[in-house]
Amino acid sequence: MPELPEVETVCRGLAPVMVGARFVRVEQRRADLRFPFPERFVERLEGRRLVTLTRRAKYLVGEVEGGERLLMHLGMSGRFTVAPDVPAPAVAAGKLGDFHHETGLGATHDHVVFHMARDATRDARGQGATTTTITYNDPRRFGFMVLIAEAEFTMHKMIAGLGVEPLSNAFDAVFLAKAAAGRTSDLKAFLLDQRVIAGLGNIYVSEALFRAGLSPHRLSGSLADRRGRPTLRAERLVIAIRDVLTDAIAAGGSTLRDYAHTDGSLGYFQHAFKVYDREGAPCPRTGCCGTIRRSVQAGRSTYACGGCQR
DNA sequence: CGCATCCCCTGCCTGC
DNA sequence: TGCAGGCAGGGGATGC
Repeated sequence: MPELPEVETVCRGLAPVMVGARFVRVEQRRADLRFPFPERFVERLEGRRLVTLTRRAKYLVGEVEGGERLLMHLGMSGRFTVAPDVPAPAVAAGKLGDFHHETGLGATHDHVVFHMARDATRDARGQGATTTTITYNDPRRFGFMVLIAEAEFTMHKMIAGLGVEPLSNAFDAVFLAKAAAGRTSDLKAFLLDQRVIAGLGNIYVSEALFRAGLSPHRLSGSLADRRGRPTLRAERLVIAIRDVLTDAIAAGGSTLRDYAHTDGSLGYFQHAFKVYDREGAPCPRTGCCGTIRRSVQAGRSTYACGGCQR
């Protein structure tokens, strides 16, 4: 699934077509994804304008006119696709069938469709507003959409416990050391904990640890000295996390299986992976003769070089 | 509190 | 060729 860079890329793809536009029609094609949809989900969106769309951790957060926030998560396989509305005659003529020409995906797992329109937009002949179709496709259905009242948003259980944004100024070595001090968990589990750093996932944790030259199996408490001050490792790790996320966003994220941009194009940061999914490959670090090894931590694959990651 | 384990679900790849 | 098993970017619930 999308980690922070992928969700950020999706957010940047959706914002231009969704922000300021109105939900003209919403299709909710099943009762639940990971969780049941909110009560009257469709009715609470239709007719309302989307005021803002931002990312928090791996969530998309939309501010809906009328005092509610639309919280969306892509799970492992969620994908948004933006396309101009298909003219009714083409559908009626059966020219499209169960297939998206933009993405090559079957429509079987299209669970939600937003039809958006801008009030002031008219086509060349002035015949009504131009609408855009935004389709949410999610084969595994680990994603979800929730509507939360504005006043309750920051206290909501999915938001309240989230840690620091790793690309914000609040994320630095002092913060990291304080959070890690005394912890006995291993470094990988620590970095995956969304209550500490919000947005890292399995790929970018492995990649950041490689860049920092740190073993994923190292004690997370070793990011702090006895007084809770940051060690040099913490300094290196902060830089590595920032850099890998920044590079990945610049590359439009990583495409492994399901992920794509909202226009159907693909991210290409997967070509820049140094360790992730590279078991058995020689370590790419200059001067290191090690080999990339796969291990399992908390039931999930970890990739690291045993030679230069200590 | 922290931590491991299992679960949710579908699709794809591997090996027999 | 078919089929079983393992694995996949997520997080939540549970039990210790």
